[in-house]
Amino acid sequence: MPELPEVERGRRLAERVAAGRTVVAATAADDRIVYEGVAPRAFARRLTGARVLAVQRRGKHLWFELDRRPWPLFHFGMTGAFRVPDEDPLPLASSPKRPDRSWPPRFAKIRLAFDDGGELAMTSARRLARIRLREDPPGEPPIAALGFDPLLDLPGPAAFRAALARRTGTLKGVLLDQGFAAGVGNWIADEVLYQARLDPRRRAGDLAPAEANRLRARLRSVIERAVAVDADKARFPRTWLFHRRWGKNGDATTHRGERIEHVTVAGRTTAWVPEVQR
DNA sequence: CTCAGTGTTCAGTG
DNA sequence: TCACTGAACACTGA
Repeated sequence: MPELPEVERGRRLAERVAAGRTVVAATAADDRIVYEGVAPRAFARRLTGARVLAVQRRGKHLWFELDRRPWPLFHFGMTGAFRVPDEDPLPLASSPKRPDRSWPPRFAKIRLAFDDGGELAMTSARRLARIRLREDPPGEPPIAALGFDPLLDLPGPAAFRAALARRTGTLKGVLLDQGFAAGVGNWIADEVLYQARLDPRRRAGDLAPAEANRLRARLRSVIERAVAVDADKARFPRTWLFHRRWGKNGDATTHRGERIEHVTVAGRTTAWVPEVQR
């Protein structure tokens, strides 16, 4: 479930069940891929007995502030999520199957039990998620290498235009670069470019000031709206490209009937509407 | 059976 | 050195 709004949803969920509580038990799956730079058992030992002060997010990264260091750092990868008992997981793109409420959830990589009886798990079906430890998460890689977070510190129009002007790659590629805008992923990039009426293959440095301003405004509004509805796809506005981008074999259209095309830009499948994006 | 995928990283290239 | 591109990673579900 992993672009900025989905990760922010995870942050809020984790804060709800973990903040102010003490970890009384940690169960780590024996997975040498998801755990990076720390053995699963060592990770579990570091958390056990620690009190969670807050849960923070930057871009697609989440971390816990504990009453002792190091702190745990989480990245959901393509399919990771935080889960709590008796609550449905956020469905992926357009998943027709019923939600899985089993506990512990399938593909759980860490399970935490708290002193008030609450529980939190992190899942990763495809093992592209990462769990790490850092002394000072915001001050070290990978978080220190991130660009601005559109929700936390979006630059003003002038600074945004200047940052764009320095880039030579395609708009799609620049938006996906976490060193430019942290938290933007494939669907957000496509949605923002569609609403800003910009061709994803355009060179970032070539935009006119008014075009760059449109890009910035939509970057903010799309993310703010998605976060406001807690990343619940069913509550995204009907006019969004999001709902229609996966239409079958080339017959997909926008809510206004314009044809949606798919091309590969910056190595990613890109849905766009040639009729409105220039 | 094949293949795409809401992501990141790294090797190769210009 | 910077910056971009494409392949690799690992595995599920369509």
